[in-house]
Amino acid sequence: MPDRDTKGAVRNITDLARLAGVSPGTVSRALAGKSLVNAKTREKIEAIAREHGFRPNQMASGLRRQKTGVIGVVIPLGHDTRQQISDSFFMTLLGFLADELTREGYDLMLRRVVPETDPDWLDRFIGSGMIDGVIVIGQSDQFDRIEDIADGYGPMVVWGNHTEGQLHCVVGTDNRLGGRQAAERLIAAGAKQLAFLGDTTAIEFAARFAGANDVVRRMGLPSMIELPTHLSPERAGEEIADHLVAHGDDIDGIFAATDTLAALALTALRERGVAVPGDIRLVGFDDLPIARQTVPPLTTVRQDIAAGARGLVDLLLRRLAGDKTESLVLPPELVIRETA
Amino acid sequence: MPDRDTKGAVRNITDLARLAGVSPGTVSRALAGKSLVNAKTREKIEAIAREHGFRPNQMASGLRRQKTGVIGVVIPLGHDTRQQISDSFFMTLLGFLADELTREGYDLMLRRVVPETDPDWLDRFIGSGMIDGVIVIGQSDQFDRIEDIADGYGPMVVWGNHTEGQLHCVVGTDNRLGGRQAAERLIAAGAKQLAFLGDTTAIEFAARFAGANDVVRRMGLPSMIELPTHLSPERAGEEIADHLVAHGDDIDGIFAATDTLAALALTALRERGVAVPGDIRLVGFDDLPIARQTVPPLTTVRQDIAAGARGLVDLLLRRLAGDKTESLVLPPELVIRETA
DNA sequence: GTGAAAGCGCTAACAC
DNA sequence: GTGTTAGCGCTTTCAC
Repeated sequence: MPDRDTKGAVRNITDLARLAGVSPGTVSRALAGKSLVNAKTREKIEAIAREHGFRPNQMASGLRRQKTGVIGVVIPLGHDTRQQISDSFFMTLLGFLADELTREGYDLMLRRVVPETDPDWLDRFIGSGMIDGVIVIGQSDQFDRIEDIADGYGPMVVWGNHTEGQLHCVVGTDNRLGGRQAAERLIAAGAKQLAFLGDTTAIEFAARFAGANDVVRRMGLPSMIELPTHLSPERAGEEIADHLVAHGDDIDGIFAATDTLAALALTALRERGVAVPGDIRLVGFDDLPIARQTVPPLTTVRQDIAAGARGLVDLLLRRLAGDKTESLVLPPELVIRETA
Repeated sequence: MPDRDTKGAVRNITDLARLAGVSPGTVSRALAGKSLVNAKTREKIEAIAREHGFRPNQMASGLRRQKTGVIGVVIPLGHDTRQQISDSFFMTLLGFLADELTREGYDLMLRRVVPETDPDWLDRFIGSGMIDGVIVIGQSDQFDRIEDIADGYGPMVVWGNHTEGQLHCVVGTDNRLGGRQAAERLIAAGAKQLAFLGDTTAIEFAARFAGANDVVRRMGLPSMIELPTHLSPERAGEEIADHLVAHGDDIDGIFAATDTLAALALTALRERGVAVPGDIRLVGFDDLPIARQTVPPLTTVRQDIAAGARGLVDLLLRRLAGDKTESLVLPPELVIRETA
């Protein structure tokens, strides 16, 4: 264990310089792995550093170099989405992001914000001086605010939905296409009256809904029934049950905005004795692990989360380097299991 | 939107001071909300700051005050646990931690580390100068290293298992007690030959196993069969199937180390045509959302994740304030549903 | 109540 | 190849 209490405790680069009999500048160069340092000197410095468990203070270094080596990751919690909800999808994405950023030598500073109570959430984060760039996970209902910022701040990439002509650089699945795939599958499986389960004020969900609608209209089927829900499992569970009471007999296909909602719907349908896919066909979105484990396993539209994380980090790094980058739209993939 | 391109762009406290016609010191005091600043002066300074969207640089402030306002959260990825696995439980805990820390005015710096490739993971983080304290999520197989650090570094709290006489401050569920509850339930439901599903080299899991064993021995039943698995769903799925081929007919009760494993086991059992709880009883651990959604819903041992997060933050803050704190052991709660 | 000045720990010219 | 020096942007004595 590092020698914390030798009388010559090493608190900074200057202490270390004294012990090594060189100047602070040399220590800085040696520890930063710069060229132009005598091999023996460097070795000696590294030895002393190791012996005392010394690491240069990143705050000081950051201040001086005007870069921190930290990327901010912020999750805006929308209107409904109080507290910890930020569902499994975002959490999984966060995990991948952590891995990618680590690989690139960056640290990750995480913030969850409630835009309603803190309209300044994005400026505040960016202006803190603590981060070199920012990744926003989910546009929530903050599209406009994000656009505002994008106008004057380069190193930002957002996970979310791509809209024609938008300013901010976004990475995300083609939600509209995914919606089409879902509706096509439901119809191919025999559904005639579709319903959309989820809150369409979220822009990603609205796009999924719109995609499904494209197909419904093209096929000349009756327009979809909207079944709005919150995202938190507790509330959504009840809401779904209510929806089924109201519309359960009118519909024969459900497109759920997420797998979580689909799983909940499956449970509610089973409780009502509705056969899936016999009476009602069901398609989810995301392809989270839970999709394989429902009974029957869920047909769903897959988002490639790992590719998304890689894209976010990749684009952000290029922006950090000064590039102007385009948005990245990933293709969704229909995964056919047994609910449709 | 903040006025980024006025000719008098405000990049630091000194610029702002010039505009306000005061000294940097006064601006600092005003923006930090210190007393002893004339109300009018303060107001003027705040107005200018707002107008220019200026925020003091936290790096500089941190450097000067020798505190950063950032808490490090580190997830050591164990031997088997490559990549993003760190299961839903940790991710959920992380979400609650983010909320708690935010409430207390701290930012959260997240790191996932692979101790095998980076034995110095904890020193490195602490020594970086970027964080005021650290929360370690999960001891993985790093108990000894954590003990080493705890010896010389105060502001650290760890989520994990409590062991008699340990140095580091830990918050966690009483795993051994949870294990007892699980075994008691399995036996009450008619099981005679229990199996433990999961990797007992993880210390938390070992404690759960030990607890179950306590009961098995006390009741004079044959000792438990160990069914080791990895944590990632893909690998665990196959491993479980294999285990069932080897031992499926010998056992009538399974205690799974986590709900995720339990859900996987349920699927595997269904595929083999084994009735649950008719032929084999099953109990999980954690009470994640998935536990309500399996078919049939899972009997499990609940960990109070929110309370855990609150405890971690609470203890850390007290340690930051210089207190010596005891560990916090939370009671598990058996939740009886339909698998046992 | 405010200004002046020193310095947190580090890096990057610029000398030599 | 190494030392010297001048800050990065902020806070905080200490004067007044």
